[in-house]
Amino acid sequence: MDSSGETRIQRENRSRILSAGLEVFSAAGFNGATLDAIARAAELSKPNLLYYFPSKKAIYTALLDRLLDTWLDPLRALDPEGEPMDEMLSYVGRKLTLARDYPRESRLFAGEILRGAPHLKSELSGPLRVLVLEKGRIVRAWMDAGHLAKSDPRHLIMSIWALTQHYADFEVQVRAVLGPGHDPWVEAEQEVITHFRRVLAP
Amino acid sequence: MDSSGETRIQRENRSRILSAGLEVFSAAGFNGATLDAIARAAELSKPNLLYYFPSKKAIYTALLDRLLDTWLDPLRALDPEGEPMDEMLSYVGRKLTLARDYPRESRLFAGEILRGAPHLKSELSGPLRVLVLEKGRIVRAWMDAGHLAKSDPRHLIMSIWALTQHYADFEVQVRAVLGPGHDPWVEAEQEVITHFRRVLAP
DNA sequence: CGTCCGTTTGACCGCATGGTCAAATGCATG
DNA sequence: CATGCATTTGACCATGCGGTCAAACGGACG
Repeated sequence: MDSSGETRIQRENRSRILSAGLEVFSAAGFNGATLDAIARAAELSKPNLLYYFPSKKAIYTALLDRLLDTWLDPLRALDPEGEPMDEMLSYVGRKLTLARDYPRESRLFAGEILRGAPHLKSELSGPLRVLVLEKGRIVRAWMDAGHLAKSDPRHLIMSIWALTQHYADFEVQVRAVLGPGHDPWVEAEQEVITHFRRVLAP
Repeated sequence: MDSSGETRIQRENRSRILSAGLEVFSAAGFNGATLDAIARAAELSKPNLLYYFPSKKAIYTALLDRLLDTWLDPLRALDPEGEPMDEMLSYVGRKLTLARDYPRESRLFAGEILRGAPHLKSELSGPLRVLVLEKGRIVRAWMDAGHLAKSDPRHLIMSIWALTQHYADFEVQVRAVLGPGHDPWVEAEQEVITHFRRVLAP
């Protein structure tokens, strides 16, 4: 018995399943993913999966729920006390690093949004919207004070998402265009930072 | 009989099927789409679909094949004889208009790339890559001549794709962030053009 | 009117897949 | 060791879906 209400084996198996689910869902999408494929990736039998999660959808939503929070962390870290241009470019850098290190999470998220966000629409118009508005006010203040070029902060933030996640979500296309012998992520770091430095320069 | 080898009814039904397929595939993805749903949307019986197309995959690939060409038209129209900044911003505008007027095509494409482009990988590293390289040389010449700020033209072109298509592919997220009372496309026009004017200004 | 051929359809098939269940297998504790 | 609960699994079920087929329908032409 265990005071947390969850044994070590439960914690471990749940974690294996979520990890396997991320792998399969991000590569094949919700409809393309099968319980057998997830079970195989988790090295568990199919009925055993369903001992820990009641359904395929439950695995999927468990992943999505965990995801949004970490996904927004870089934006949360935007510091109103910092130097404006540094803060913005650091944010761009953090977001790009996140996309590079967690492309499966990025693609899982992209797939969900692309299909109309059936499982987290409320999260989008709730916490997400609130955070963007809140951080948007900080950015606007920086713009008004002449530290950054003026634009709609919400569209600016979305443009940062679009550019950074593009390298993860459309990776095959990026690799195809650049051709072999190029490391997209190395070049992206340089290009994206320069890109936003120009956009933001007052 | 008909000298073109295709009767009016064939042309019309094939067109209905492709239109229905676009609707269903773009909303649900390849795996989420069903022949019954496509048949319903096309107002035809399921076996009748398969009289015109041999399989579900055939409808999907027929759509994709038609798509890439029109999708690249705005880039093809980039005129080496034009005024550099005007040419680039016109390209951005055309791409944004395309995304606004054909969001289903954009999402169909996005879904395909997101899943690793199994059905048009060769198109990406072939015609797409060639076109980007070719137009990239034009852009580079403009940069070298001091008409545009210097950057890697291929990444620049991809950033234009990322930003414009973002408004179509992630439309639910954009709407959620902006909230009601905002027309994303109206604001996008203004913001995206300004965005790239700054990026491109020498 | 009858024939022929393009078109349409209801009925059906096989298979993959999400999910169930009862029985078996650990495994910790008294 | 014995008991009881957590865990695991093989076998199975129901359903949805891609695809087939033989038969029916329809219209152009002799």
